[in-house]
Amino acid sequence: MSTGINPRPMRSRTGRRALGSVELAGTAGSRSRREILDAAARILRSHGYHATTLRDIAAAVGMKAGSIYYHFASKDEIVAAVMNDGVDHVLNTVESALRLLPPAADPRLKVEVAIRSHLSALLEYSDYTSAGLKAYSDAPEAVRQAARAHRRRYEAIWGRLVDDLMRAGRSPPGTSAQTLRLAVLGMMNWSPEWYRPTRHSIETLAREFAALLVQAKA
Amino acid sequence: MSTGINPRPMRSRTGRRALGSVELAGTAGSRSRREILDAAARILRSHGYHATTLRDIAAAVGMKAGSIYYHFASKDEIVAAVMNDGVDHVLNTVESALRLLPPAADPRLKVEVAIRSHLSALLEYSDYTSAGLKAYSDAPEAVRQAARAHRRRYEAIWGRLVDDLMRAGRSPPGTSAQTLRLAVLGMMNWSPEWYRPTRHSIETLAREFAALLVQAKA
DNA sequence: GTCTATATGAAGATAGAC
DNA sequence: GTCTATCTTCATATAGAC
Repeated sequence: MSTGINPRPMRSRTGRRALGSVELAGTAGSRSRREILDAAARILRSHGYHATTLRDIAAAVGMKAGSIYYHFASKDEIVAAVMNDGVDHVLNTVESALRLLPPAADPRLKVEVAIRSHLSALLEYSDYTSAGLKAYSDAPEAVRQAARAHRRRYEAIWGRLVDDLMRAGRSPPGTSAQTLRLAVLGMMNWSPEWYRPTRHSIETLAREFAALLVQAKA
Repeated sequence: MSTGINPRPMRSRTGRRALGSVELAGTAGSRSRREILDAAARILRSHGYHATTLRDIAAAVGMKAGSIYYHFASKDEIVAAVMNDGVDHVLNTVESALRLLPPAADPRLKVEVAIRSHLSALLEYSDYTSAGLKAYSDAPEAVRQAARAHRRRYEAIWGRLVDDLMRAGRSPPGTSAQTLRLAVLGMMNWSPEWYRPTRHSIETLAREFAALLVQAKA
């Protein structure tokens, strides 16, 4: 049985491949296709993998469930696209923000900027990113498999940030690079469980998280 | 429509109330009841709320799905019991470990011991604890509601640990008590996403996480 | 491109035999 | 206490009309 998430010819208007669409800005691709993904991301974010139904997604874009299959081959193809777009989006957000800093910027500032960008994508701007985080562990293995390359690419950014930190002698004493990376991803990725826009400030959270990870300049 | 998770008379052999059973050790309660909860915890931990079916749980204890209803009024009653037992278990684990320390123990040691106990319950010993974490956000509001009191009680432990830290002047500069608490719960509770017994040591992780949260003695 | 109608399966829950 | 049988609902997915 095919899971329908492997790239293969689709009868889509534009003929773009099903997986790996990267342009969240919508520079290409059919209107409906992006609208469906937007709705799916929104519902996946709040309801999770199993509680998100094609009927819900279809209703959110003013369609019936059957019509979805003109645009996507399966539910899992939609989920995979949302998940991968979500990771790619937070990757682009963080990388863009880091590129605006001078290469010689203080490592503490780099970490703080990266955290702020990550939290902002996760909590404010991208249903895709939070949907991906929430749905990942419930999705079928084929979907998770397709997501792994994207995730690894993103996690490498944090590997580099942490390495810079250690090379600059600014990591807290007694912590390995590996643990530092897992710790920062954990505090950030757990935040959807408690974050309330009215109670917390992303700006402040980023500053304080960075303070935990980076030693003050000697 | 009743969700079936509110305590009410059950036709159970022992007549114990449905929710809030605290004795994980099984000092009381019917054999089948605890066996069902054990199986439910194990399956919930790996499959999550929606993908855990009464048929699966029943099969795991050598029953048919219909028979479950002799012991529990609904799936959500089972889920709520697992979740609440899970929180109570990690609370007892952490509190017991802390009680073994002298009251005047170094705050760093207290934090490290608490982290080790939490990680140990979450990753090694209790299906209930990890099941509760994984199922919480997918469970119906009535189940989450029933869990809140338990969670709050547990989180208060970390509030106290962090307060001690700040009073002792050992918290990292520039971090609030609130953020410190959310950060440590985040790095710990995200760990089921990446932890592999063959690759990580709970002992080491606890030491390194504690190093992040507690300043070296001046 | 979207619809209606439907095939197919699986879920939670109940009734009543044993 | 557990079983079988069944009710009801709702999911993904397909076929074919428009």
